[in-house]
Amino acid sequence: MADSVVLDTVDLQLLGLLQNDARTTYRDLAAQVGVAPSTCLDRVTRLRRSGVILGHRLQLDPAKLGRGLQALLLVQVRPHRRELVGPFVERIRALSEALTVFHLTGPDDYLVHVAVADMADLQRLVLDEFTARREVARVETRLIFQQWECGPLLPPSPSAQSE
Amino acid sequence: MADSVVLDTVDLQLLGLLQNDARTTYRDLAAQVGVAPSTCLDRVTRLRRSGVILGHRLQLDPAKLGRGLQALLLVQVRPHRRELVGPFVERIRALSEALTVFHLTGPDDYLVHVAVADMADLQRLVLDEFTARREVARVETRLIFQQWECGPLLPPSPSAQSE
DNA sequence: AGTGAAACACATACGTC
DNA sequence: GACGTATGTGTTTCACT
Repeated sequence: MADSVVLDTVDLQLLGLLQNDARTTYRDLAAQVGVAPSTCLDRVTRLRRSGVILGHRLQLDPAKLGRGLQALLLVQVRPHRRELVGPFVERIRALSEALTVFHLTGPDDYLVHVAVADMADLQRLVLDEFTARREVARVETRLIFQQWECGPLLPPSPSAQSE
Repeated sequence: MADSVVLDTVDLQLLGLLQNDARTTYRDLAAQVGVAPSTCLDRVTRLRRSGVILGHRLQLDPAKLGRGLQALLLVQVRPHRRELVGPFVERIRALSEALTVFHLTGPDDYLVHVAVADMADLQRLVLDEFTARREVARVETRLIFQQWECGPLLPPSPSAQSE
């Protein structure tokens, strides 16, 4: 189920194009890939059903929404036990400031990517939602100067694997 | 230009719905928000032009593409000067394994989110693309157990700001 | 599995309030 | 600024290959 899927050249071209603009029409996709629009629909539907395509997400500008400051919070949760970390993650995910939560190996158990209005807002968030919680042993705050999304995600070069 | 934008309840509802599924039709949006489809089009076009909506991106499952292992790399670039960090970031962005690059405050200059096939692939990536570069002083690798995307991004609760 | 044409739904522009 | 309608365009189905 979590195994990789066999993708041919057409699938890869479609994914590449759709990663640039997920709203490209099947008609345009067809023209660029060299197959019929109905074939594109078939392929994309299959990619969707096989779980390669998880969804179409809107990319927003946090600054335009009044969240001009972003930061990464490195968090130690002690003790690091299921009974504590489950509710911790759910609580953090529910914060309107949280964008992504990572559960990591290494000295910090979680990394939380947040978008806030300003420094005062960040301070409030850290003090009220993180260090105020008993299971949070330590929070390290790193501000984000700038961030870049990288090129289209593609399979490793030695090419595709088993279904 | 990077200032926040005035958003009313309708805009916020539309953004909320579209963040769940960016392909929701204007007809469906209209039904759920309680306005006419043409009004939805107007609103979304405006959100797009004002820069709140940056684009529509496909969300893929890296595991299904043969990239079952993800990691965060904390990188120190020394000396941390424009002439070195510009090309460094461009080189990293061009890697097919890279998903996102952050420029940070704190002891580590960059955080790079990568998706690789397996441990051997990760080791190769770190050795060949990071520590092999002269300007990279240190790389710390943290594996990702699990990751969660958080709820829709919304403006801070005290409500909207100036245009 | 891919195609082309036909049926349908949707996006979009515009006149009206 | 929101609405309803008209129209062209895109999506989706299906019989055929």
